[in-house]
Amino acid sequence: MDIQNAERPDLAKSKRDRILEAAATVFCQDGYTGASIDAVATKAGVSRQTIYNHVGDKDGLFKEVVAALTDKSAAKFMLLMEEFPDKPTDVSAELTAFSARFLNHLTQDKTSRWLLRLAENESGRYPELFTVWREYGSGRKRSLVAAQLSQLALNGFLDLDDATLAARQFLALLTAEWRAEFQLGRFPSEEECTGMAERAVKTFLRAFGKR
Amino acid sequence: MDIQNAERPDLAKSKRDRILEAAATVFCQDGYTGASIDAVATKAGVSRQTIYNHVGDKDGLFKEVVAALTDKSAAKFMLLMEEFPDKPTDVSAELTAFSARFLNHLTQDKTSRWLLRLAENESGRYPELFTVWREYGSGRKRSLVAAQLSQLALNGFLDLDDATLAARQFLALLTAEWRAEFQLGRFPSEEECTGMAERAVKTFLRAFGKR
DNA sequence: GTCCAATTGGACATTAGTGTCTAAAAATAT
DNA sequence: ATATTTTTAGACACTAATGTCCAATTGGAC
Repeated sequence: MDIQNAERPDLAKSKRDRILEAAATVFCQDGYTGASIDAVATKAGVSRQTIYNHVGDKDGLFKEVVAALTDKSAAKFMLLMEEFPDKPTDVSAELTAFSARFLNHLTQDKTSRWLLRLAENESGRYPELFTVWREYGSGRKRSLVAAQLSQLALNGFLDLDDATLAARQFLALLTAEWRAEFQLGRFPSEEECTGMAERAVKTFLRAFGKR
Repeated sequence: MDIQNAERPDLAKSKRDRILEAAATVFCQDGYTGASIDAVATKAGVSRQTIYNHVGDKDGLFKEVVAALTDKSAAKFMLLMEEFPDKPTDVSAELTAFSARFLNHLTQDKTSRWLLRLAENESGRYPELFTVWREYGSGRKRSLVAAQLSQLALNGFLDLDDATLAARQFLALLTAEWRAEFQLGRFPSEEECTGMAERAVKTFLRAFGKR
């Protein structure tokens, strides 16, 4: 199959991608059991048999979807993390701005939301899959944030004793309101993200800011 | 049906309860679509027909389960909230002790965990059901915590400007580690709960404690 | 003991989904 | 143009689930 993709990248990849994309939406909407191959096929505009040709069976389809989403999501977050303020002139303002972008991305990005949902729902069925996701997805996010916070501490902007814990708490504060209010369907607007980021950063800095 | 329950409370209630109990575990394990009436029937030690006699159909069963769980969970939390420290001699220690108990209950209690799972998974299917749950379950929890925090502030132990926000952030800090590490299957021990509570309260008091 | 409601087990029709197979059609390469 | 590979549509067998109907049975109430 790799050979085929290498030789006919455009069309083969396009069809495969359409399948994976459709499968992602269906899996995340209906869960593993509720999702039907037929639904994926029609949504992808592809015959059912083609899906079986590509991924074998439902299990295979599911695993490929999760792998693809994980990669996609991780890549975007890597990029986003580069905007984390290194040597801010105004810690509060710059951290807030970054947090707002971070939160906005987390809540708007379909891939991220889908993965989170899948991870929460299907972890019982595929524990090994989501162990990987956790270490590679949310775990990686946390450790990147931890590294950045350490640097801020080193540069004298924060007062930390455990950067990993601080990162976890930072992320918890940042996503607290979203988890409580928005998770069911609605999306926060950019303004709402900014508001949530402001309140989270304010508390975070009350706890860990240099006084 | 109410008449029946009133006339023969023991047996009718016992059978009904066995059904609801079994249904709760099956729904939470397999989700709405994955759960089968037969599985519920066998787990409850009851004929399938009896279930249909009691609750009509799968939808009815699901709604009754959620209603029952919501009530049960709410009652327990009401009780637990009475242990919140009013006029502590040592804020940090007493708040930590309460938080540890709270977290222990939240993570160990099957009802709570099931409801949380159901809320996260099935909110798309039954939005109205979980709007109620949110206001009556997690929302009520938060507002109770907010009230207690306000009192602590009034008594000069905390420095707050928004008690509701503080309550949300408090709960987010408290559950942060559990959400990240334990959600998939494993349970935190009492010692682990104490540890998580200590770290959460420490940060919370760094942010909001009177200095 | 007799009556009555609840319960049971099993047969049943219906629906929906998975995965396989095949022959025809479409797209692609040579 | 022709050969090869991919894709398609549809038929198919198989499984599992929902919800209904009913006759037989249980178990408590009077």
